[in-house]
Order: sequence, then C-alpha cells, then structure tokens
Amino acid sequence: MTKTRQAPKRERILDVAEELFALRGYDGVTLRQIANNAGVDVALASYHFGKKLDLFNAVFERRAAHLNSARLDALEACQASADAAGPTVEQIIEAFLRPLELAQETGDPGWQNYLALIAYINNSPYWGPRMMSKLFDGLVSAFIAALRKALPGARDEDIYWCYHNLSGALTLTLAQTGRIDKLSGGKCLSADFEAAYDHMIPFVAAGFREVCGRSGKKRA
Amino acid sequence: MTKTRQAPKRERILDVAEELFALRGYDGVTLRQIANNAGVDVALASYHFGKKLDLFNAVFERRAAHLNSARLDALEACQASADAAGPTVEQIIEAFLRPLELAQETGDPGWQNYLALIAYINNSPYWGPRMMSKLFDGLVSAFIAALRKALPGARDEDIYWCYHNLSGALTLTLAQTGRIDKLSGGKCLSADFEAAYDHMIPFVAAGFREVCGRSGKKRA
DNA sequence: TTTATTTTTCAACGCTTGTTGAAATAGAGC
DNA sequence: GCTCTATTTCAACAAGCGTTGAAAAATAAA
Repeated sequence: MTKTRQAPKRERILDVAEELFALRGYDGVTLRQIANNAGVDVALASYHFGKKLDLFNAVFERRAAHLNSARLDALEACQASADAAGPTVEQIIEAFLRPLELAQETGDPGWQNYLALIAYINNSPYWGPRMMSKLFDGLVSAFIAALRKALPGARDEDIYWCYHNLSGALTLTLAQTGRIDKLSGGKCLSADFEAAYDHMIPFVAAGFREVCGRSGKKRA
Repeated sequence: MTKTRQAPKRERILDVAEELFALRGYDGVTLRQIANNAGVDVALASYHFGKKLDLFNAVFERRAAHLNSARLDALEACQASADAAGPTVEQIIEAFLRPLELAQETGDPGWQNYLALIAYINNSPYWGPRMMSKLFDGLVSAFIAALRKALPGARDEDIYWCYHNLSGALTLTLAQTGRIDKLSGGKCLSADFEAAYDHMIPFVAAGFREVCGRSGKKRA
C-alpha cells in the first residue's frame, strides 16, 4: 500500500472549509462555496471526505490531537515545576490558555479559524452536546482535577460553575467577533490573544478564589 | 386604519422561529420547518414579515425594548439606592444579570429561546458585528460608565477586557448548551439561571477588582 | 346580507442544494 | 513505452429552498 502519493487539494479543501464553517456555521456554507474558494470541483470534497458532515468532522479531527497534547503538556510542565502543594490557580489557568496563543503564533491562520470553529460549536445548543465531549472531555477533566487540588475544601459545584465562566470568556475570545474592538473604540482588539489572556488569567484566578473559598489563596 | 384585527398565527410564527433559530442558527432553519411547527402555510411567513431575513429581525425586535428597559431600570434602581460613591461592582453586575432571570421567571419559554438566540449572534463572527451594536450598545455604555465610576483610577482598556470576560461567561450561560450538566455529572444545570448568576456575580466582581485595581475594593 | 379588508392557503416558479456515476487526467512501477 | 491506481473533473440527478401571484377563507363594517 503505497502512501507516497499525496493530494494537495485535499488540504486546501480542509483549510477553506475550516475558514468558512468558522465564519458562517455548518449550514451557512455550501460545498460549492468551499470548492470554489479552494479552486476545486464540487465532487472532490465528496471523493475525499464523503458526506458534508464527514468533511465537517474531518476539519475537527485534523488538529484535535495536536491541540490537546499541547495543552496537556503545559499542564504537566507546570505540575512538574511546582512544589508538593501543586501549581497555583494562576499557573493552571495559564497552562489552559497560553497554548492557544502558541497555536496562533505558528503563523498558520488556519489555527485561528480552527479555534473560532471550536467557539462556534461550544456555544451551539445543537453541536455542543454532540461534539465538545468527544473532543475535550479528557482534557477538561485533567484541568478540573488540578484546580480541585489547588482549591482544597472547595465544593465541586462551585468549581464547575467557575470553570463554566472561564469557558465562556475563552469561547467569546476565540470566536473573534470584533465586538470589543468597536465597544472600546479600538483600545482592545479581538485579534490580540496575548492581551486577552493577560487580562483573562488574573480575572479568572481571582474569580475562582472568591467563589471557591479563601483556602486557595495566592502563593508566592 | 382599524388596528383591532389581530393575527394569532403571526405570533406563533415568531415563537417557533425564535425557538428554531436559537437551536440551529439562521441558515439551519427553513421557512417550511417554521411553518410546519407553527401549523401554518409557508407563504404566511412571507405575508407577515417579507423575506426570511426580515423574519429573523422581527424576532429580535419583538422583545428588545422590553429587555433593555428592564436592565436599565435595574441599573437606575441600584444607582438611586446607593450613596454618593455610587453602587458597588457587585451591585452593578447584579443589575446587569438578574433581569435576565426575571425574564425567564415569567414562565414564558419564549424568553429562554430569545436569550439563547442572543447568545448565538453574540458569538457569531458573521451576525455579531451587524446585530449586537444595534441592539445593545446603548445599554452596555451605561453599564460601562457605572463600572468606571465604581473602579476609580482603572484604565479603560482593563475595564473593557473585564467586560468582555463577563459577556463571554453570560453568553455561554444563555446559550444553554447543557455542557456543564454533563461535565459536572448533574451537579450543575444549564437551565438553572439563578445558580449560574449566584456564582457569576461574585466571580466577575472579584475579577474586575483584581484586574482594575484595588481601589475599587468591596464596600460594606 | 352585502361589501370591503385582512388573513390564510394553494400551487407553482426558478434556483440551489448535496450527492453520484462515469469519464478524464495524472503519477508510480514496471 | 504501457499499466494500474489515485486523483480530479464533468454532467446530471432528485430534493428542497425562498419567494410570489392568485384564489380562498375569515373577519369587520355597512
């Protein structure tokens, strides 16, 4: 089974699908729009991926493993460099968010579209339940466990609500709607992930500590 | 021009459109689906509202004024009952969020669908820019001004990023994806707006104070 | 009841959709 | 060169789309 031959247009289809699905959603994009923007015949998408829904899933699967291992690596790294009490809340949130920035810094604009697409499904009552668990449940469980250790005595219920707030703030950031640009008169930019996380990390860490009890206080 | 005659099916179309658009998005719903679920002929939607996009806009306009004045009233009420220094961050956030809960408590499930629909457009790079400003810019400006006064010395940039985090947490709550239900094993429920705001208010207020400086400290 | 107006349905239009089978093209191994 | 397989295009399909004009039904006014 020779694997040498590769299909360059196959990747172009994935790139364009990623971009358009992120902007308009699954139903807002036609296979012909994808094919035209990729400079390819309509039938080629069906040849490579099957049904439209299979193409949608293929877009997610292309980068999922890479993204998840980058974030898990960051968590393990901050756990390895911590003392016996484990990493602080800030350090855990940092490990949760910063790899997303690195993905953008590769210069591949596809990563930005991919993250916007994840924001789309996470906020969707239709797609969320059938896609988020499959993609991220393992990752989220690992971070929740770390947070639980960093916040001794906290009630599980409180931790999950706080994680929900974190997930929402992150989701709106990834969606890149440009709303904060207009509201702030250009002082803040949706595309500036670094600034977003610089503000989100202390914001979220303070929220966790406030809601989950003072026991998880900031350490030096 | 007699206005006495009313069209009962017109409201049913709006109700069903609200529900289906919130679940599947603008492009994920057909006029025939809306008509069938409303027990009505397809052409009736065009008769009452014109194009599909006009129906979409009509759904938003039906409840927009009611919602905005409820939230503005809450802001003015907490400002009226405050001392010269103005309301605290908690009180402002409370005025921003609690009216959304009241809307749900009317028992009209349409409000829940409406709020989920707002979450959909706020998170959408396509719909957000062309709809959110028109609906909520005035309201948001009033709350930002109140927060600025409650956080003296804070940089505008920081306030906007904090508001962005609040907006994201709220948006994911309104979207009602049910993800927190599954993650928490049933300990937390997406439909429980009261619990969501009970956790969101102290979480967000602590975040604002952490990021926007200690000057806006909690007051008795 | 008759008339006038609004509401609702019926029937159909031109167009786009996702999908498919067959034909054409291209590249690797011989 | 030829052969085989993977890739890509071509052409067309049945189904569903938003939209519309005219007919029918319902309601209000007279």
